[in-house]
Amino acid sequence: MSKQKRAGVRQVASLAGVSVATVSRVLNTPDKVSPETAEKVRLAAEQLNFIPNSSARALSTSNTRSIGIVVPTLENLVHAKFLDALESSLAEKNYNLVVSTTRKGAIPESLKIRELVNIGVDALILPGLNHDAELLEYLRKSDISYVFSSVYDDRVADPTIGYDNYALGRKVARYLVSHGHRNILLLSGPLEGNDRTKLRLKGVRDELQQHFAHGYQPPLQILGLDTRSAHDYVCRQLEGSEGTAFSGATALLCLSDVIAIGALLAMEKKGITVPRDMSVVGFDNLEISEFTNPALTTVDLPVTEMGRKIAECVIDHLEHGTPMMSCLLDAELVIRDSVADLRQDSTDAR
Amino acid sequence: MSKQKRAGVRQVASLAGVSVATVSRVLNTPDKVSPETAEKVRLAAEQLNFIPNSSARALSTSNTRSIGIVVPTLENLVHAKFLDALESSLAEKNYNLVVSTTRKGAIPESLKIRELVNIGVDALILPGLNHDAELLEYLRKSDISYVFSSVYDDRVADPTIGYDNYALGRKVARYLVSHGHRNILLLSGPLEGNDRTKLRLKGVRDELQQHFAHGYQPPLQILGLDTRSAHDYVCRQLEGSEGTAFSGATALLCLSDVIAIGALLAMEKKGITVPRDMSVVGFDNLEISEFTNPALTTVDLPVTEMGRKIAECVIDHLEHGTPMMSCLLDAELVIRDSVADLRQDSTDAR
DNA sequence: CTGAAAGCGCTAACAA
DNA sequence: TTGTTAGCGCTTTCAG
Repeated sequence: MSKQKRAGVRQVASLAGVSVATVSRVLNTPDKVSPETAEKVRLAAEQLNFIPNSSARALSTSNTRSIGIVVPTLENLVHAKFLDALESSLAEKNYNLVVSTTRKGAIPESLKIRELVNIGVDALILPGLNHDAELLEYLRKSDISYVFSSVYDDRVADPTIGYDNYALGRKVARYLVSHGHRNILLLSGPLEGNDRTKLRLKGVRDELQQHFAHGYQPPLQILGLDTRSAHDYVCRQLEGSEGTAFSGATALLCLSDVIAIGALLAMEKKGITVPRDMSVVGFDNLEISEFTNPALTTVDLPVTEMGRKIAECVIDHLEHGTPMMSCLLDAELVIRDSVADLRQDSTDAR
Repeated sequence: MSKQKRAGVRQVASLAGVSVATVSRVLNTPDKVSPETAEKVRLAAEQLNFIPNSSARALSTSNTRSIGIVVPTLENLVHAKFLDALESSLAEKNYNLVVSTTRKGAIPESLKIRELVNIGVDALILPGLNHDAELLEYLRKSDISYVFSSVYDDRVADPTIGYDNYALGRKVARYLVSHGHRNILLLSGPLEGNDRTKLRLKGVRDELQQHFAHGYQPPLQILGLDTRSAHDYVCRQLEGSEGTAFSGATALLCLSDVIAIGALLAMEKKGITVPRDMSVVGFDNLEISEFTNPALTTVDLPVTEMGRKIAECVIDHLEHGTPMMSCLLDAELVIRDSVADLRQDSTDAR
């Protein structure tokens, strides 16, 4: 029982007493084959345990049925949730997901994209708007479709499927302001190469400027992209001279939940009660954010829906030539218990 | 500037004034080509922006340079960390990772494996030991290598690269017992289809039996695989009749950090102080586990190292025929602050 | 060291 | 509806 040579169309054809073309047809366009012939072929195929060789098919059709995506890292629940939904939706239509990471930005994205192009992915999913222009031009000239995820911007020509990070930034800031917060400290992960975070930040700043003096810039602290950096930063603030921590801010506006949670845990450790002593909001709505103490008020990003939507869009485009359209997904601010209402009147202002 | 037709070996060959065979050689076996010829070819290739078509190459060589992995879900930081390391290591050697999920077990693993085989992955990485026997037989007969991850077991014929879940279960139980815990409640995610968790559980039970009466079975509560299920379970326990919660256990031995953290947060919410009122240990050492209050004592699974090791092993096998060997990776119990020492004497017993 | 030519396994005109 | 046949773009004997 040594290495079985896998059966090919030829073997199936001869067993079924038809030509290879017919075998190929029952595989791809069954309607163009008489039911009886099709049945014969199927039987033969089953008997020989026939599995079409997808490299050969890819070579012939120049479709690999694989979709590539480049993310900075897999080690991030937001990406993971998105990828999970994406994979599920693609798998349903028999497409494969090839994931590639830039190792948190250590490797140029354009290089990883090129690699995916080289292996022949049919389409590419690229998070955010900022990508190497030359590369994009190349993609356009080649036969490779691409879509930008995690953002929505109807001003760009390329399809964007995601949420409006800028508007969400404004929304969160407005929420804080409406609850009486006037001194807000912004906590962000790395900005470099992350236009989504930048957009949120811009939204926050614009909203705050509108409410306060023109030209007002809320203080901003840039941290790493892990819980530790936020945790350690907050601890350091709190260990310093008492009272002057956070320069008197009443709220920490965190541009991701990972950071918000790090801050929450650090404050708890240092005896700062949230939201009494300090309010906190985040972005992402990770699973755990519902269960922190207090439960975190945060923006629920529709990453699962985004995964589904993108898969749908890309496949529709690939199979029926439907042009890919940008699509704005709703994101809700989910209000929980980490923000204090600082307004004088205790009436429920909406 | 419409659709550029990608240059192929032919074009490169004619531009360089050589045959296609030579072009292919400079690509694959440069030592078998004279330096001058090679240089000419490289120049031509560069000029034409030549990218070898990988479907054609795959068809010719029957190697796709892609490695498949099937996991229950991507939405899990332990998997994500592993996949991240795996992808990085594979990418270094120009291999691609195709991920496939069973949607938390909703789709039979064997089906997803078959799909990966059909698209022609060169090797397969399968978490745990339990897989469809028939399918494994099929993989053996075909030319597809596979390796079991997240486990180590030198008694199985197939290569296993991972940690010894059973021994780790014993280690954790022993630690608790050595700290005076006599009444331990086990909290686990779903057992079905997860032999790693089952092994940990068995290790825990065996260790406990050894210390207590023969036939002793510690109580076990099976939960879901998310934080919520643990959180809600603990809340329910604590809301019931006071004092009888957890049937008097002094420690919660959680078979994953996600569960341990859910428990931790729930207890905090309900005013139970860890470790004073209840001790907690976990498995995984998620990034956040270091920052919970109190910091979680847990088993640090070497998933990053595992990713690297597996990539290395698989590639070595694929490229040099090196037989894949099982490999046991060390996992440490990282002792933090969530376990109380209940022993009478306060001397530091080792 | 290099070239000619025969595939790899499938698809898709084109013809029947 | 079915069969014949010519590729898809690359690798790889086998001669030279």
